[in-house]
Amino acid sequence: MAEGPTITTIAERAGVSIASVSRVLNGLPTRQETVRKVMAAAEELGYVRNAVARSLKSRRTHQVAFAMADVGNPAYLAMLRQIQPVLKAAGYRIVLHSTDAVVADEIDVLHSLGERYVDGLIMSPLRVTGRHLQMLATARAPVVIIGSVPEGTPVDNVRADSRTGVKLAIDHLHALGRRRIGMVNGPPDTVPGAARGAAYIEALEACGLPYDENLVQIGDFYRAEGGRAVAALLDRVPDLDALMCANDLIALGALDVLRAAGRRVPQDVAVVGMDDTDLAAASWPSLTSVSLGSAERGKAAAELLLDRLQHGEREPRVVTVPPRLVVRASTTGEEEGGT
Amino acid sequence: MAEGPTITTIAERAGVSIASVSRVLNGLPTRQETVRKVMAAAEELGYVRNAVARSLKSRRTHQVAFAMADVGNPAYLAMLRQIQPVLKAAGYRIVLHSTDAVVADEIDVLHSLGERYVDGLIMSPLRVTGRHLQMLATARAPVVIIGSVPEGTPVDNVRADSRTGVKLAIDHLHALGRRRIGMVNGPPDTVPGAARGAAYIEALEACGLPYDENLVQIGDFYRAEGGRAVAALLDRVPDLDALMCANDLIALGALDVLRAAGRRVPQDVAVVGMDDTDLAAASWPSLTSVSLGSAERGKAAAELLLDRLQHGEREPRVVTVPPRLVVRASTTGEEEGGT
DNA sequence: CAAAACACCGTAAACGTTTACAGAAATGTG
DNA sequence: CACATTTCTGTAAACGTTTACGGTGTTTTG
Repeated sequence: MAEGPTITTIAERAGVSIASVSRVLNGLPTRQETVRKVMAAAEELGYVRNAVARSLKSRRTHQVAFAMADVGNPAYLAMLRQIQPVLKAAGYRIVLHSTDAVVADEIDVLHSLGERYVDGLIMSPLRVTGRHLQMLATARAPVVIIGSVPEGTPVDNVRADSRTGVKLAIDHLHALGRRRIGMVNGPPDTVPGAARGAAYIEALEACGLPYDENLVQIGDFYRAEGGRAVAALLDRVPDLDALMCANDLIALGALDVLRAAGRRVPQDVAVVGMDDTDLAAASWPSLTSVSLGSAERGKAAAELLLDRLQHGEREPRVVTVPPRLVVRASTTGEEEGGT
Repeated sequence: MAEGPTITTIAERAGVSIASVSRVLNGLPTRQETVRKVMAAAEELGYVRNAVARSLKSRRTHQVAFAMADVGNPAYLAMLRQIQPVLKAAGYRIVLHSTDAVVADEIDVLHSLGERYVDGLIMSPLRVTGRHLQMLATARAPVVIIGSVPEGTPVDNVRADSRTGVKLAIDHLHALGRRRIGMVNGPPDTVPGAARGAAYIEALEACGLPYDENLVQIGDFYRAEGGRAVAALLDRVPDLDALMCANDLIALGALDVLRAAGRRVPQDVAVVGMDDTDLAAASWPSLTSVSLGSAERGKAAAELLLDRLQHGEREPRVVTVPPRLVVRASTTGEEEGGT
């Protein structure tokens, strides 16, 4: 923790100017003799370049921020897992923010871009409000949003297609002969909540199934509340034979409650989750889940950001990642499904 | 992305010197009139303090690095989840590193402390080598290690007590009447692998059970390989009646394989995991698991680091977090344990 | 051998802050 | 009103780099 060596220390020891030291360290053309002296001095002193000073001068921090709604949510984790190596390979460090989906915190993060401690930001907000859009329009560094943002917002955007995702799931359930398909959703004022709710209605109708608002129950996006929502739904609709859950955590809550109620999964009630997190494979019965490509979205977001950092201004781009239905035992596991 | 306003821009507009601007912005005593002018100018220009310049001058970055072995591992995630709010509340940002447990990467992270882009580091290495110790001794910023480090290493240290943890589990299994208790462990050259392996032998003997090396199978710390290890173990020891797994992922692999082999959990084989991750509660049967207090360790590490950052030099401290056995269905779930 | 060309190097300015110091303005005191 | 205090402000230096520019010293050229 002693005062570290600087370029000046090296210059003195090597008997050259700081400019020469800098040149040697950056590989600019220099006399062999000087290179040798500088390298030797740097080596002996254990010199390491000061990133802060370098950033100040170069106006590049080689840091990128990732603002996730919730450190605990496996979907964001899956994104992070892909973002990390892409950015690392390009020489960027990741600064992590957890906003707990609080709008004020997200605005703070956008505002803090003005501090210029990062070169760019990847953000995945749960809600997109007017203030978000306003901040995005004046952001002081490039931003990539994972999630949907209105046309014309000047940021790169990576979208999931939850509409198609829900349709895949409903079609699957319909094909299995299910006709009373309930939905447990998160708050409708969130982007995913709104999209998934609308998609559910649309998909039902595409199958020729009537939409019955009794079939829909709203909670939050977590396991405990998801379970409570399912309990309420079961009470109201005893002949329920399938459940579309707005994410995997809700689906786990559903499994808990169904098991407690003595309903067999999938024989009595088939369950589909969403996000295809690690939990889906870990649960038992394992969970059929709609993968919205969290991993792919993370990767795409990192690549978009890098591209923008390297090539500067250009049209905002939108990448849509197609969903995929991962079928597991909670819909088709007759042989091994059980109480 | 236009050139942002600086202290100089404000000074010009307000008709004062940059020193006055800085004073106002930092709340140092200033004439009311000046405060007003500066605030107004700052407001109009949308000024935000440049964190890089400030860091350079103050020699404080208000950033802390967290180096986790693997972004995908839920145990590290649990730590992160606790570290995050503690540091955030104290005004620190988190820079995330994923070292994939590669020693060279960990050394790199330690080395990069010399760049002074962070004020401190929390690191959780899987192995601690001589090079680690050497780098730790000369680290250019305070470091807190989560995991065990030899006496005398000049860093704060937060330890789990896996020895007691394993003992809790083995005692539990023994009390349930199990006598052929196998162990599936990770590599013995990792710190956790070594500790857990030794603790297993010790705990068996404390119960008066003979140690049989056939009962131990080594793999890695992941699900697939864990499953393979269990399969091998079952082949070799058909009368196995309990399994101590070195972490939850291995235990999930065990559940997969036991189910496929038609062994009932827990009736035929009881299974205990370790780390008590979210997966343990999600699996079915839910997994009895030894909590090594990942969350508590994360919190303790963050607090140690903050304390050190605020109060400077002092004796290195060691905090040990006691383990806790979380009993679930995989050892005692007769009523609902399944095929 | 003088002049031109070149290779290398050092000085100094800049990045955007904070802060020690001294000078100016305002206030208090006799 | 002269002076001593106090309060406020501006100048300049510093943090550790990068880099434009001009000056040496060496080599090439006619």
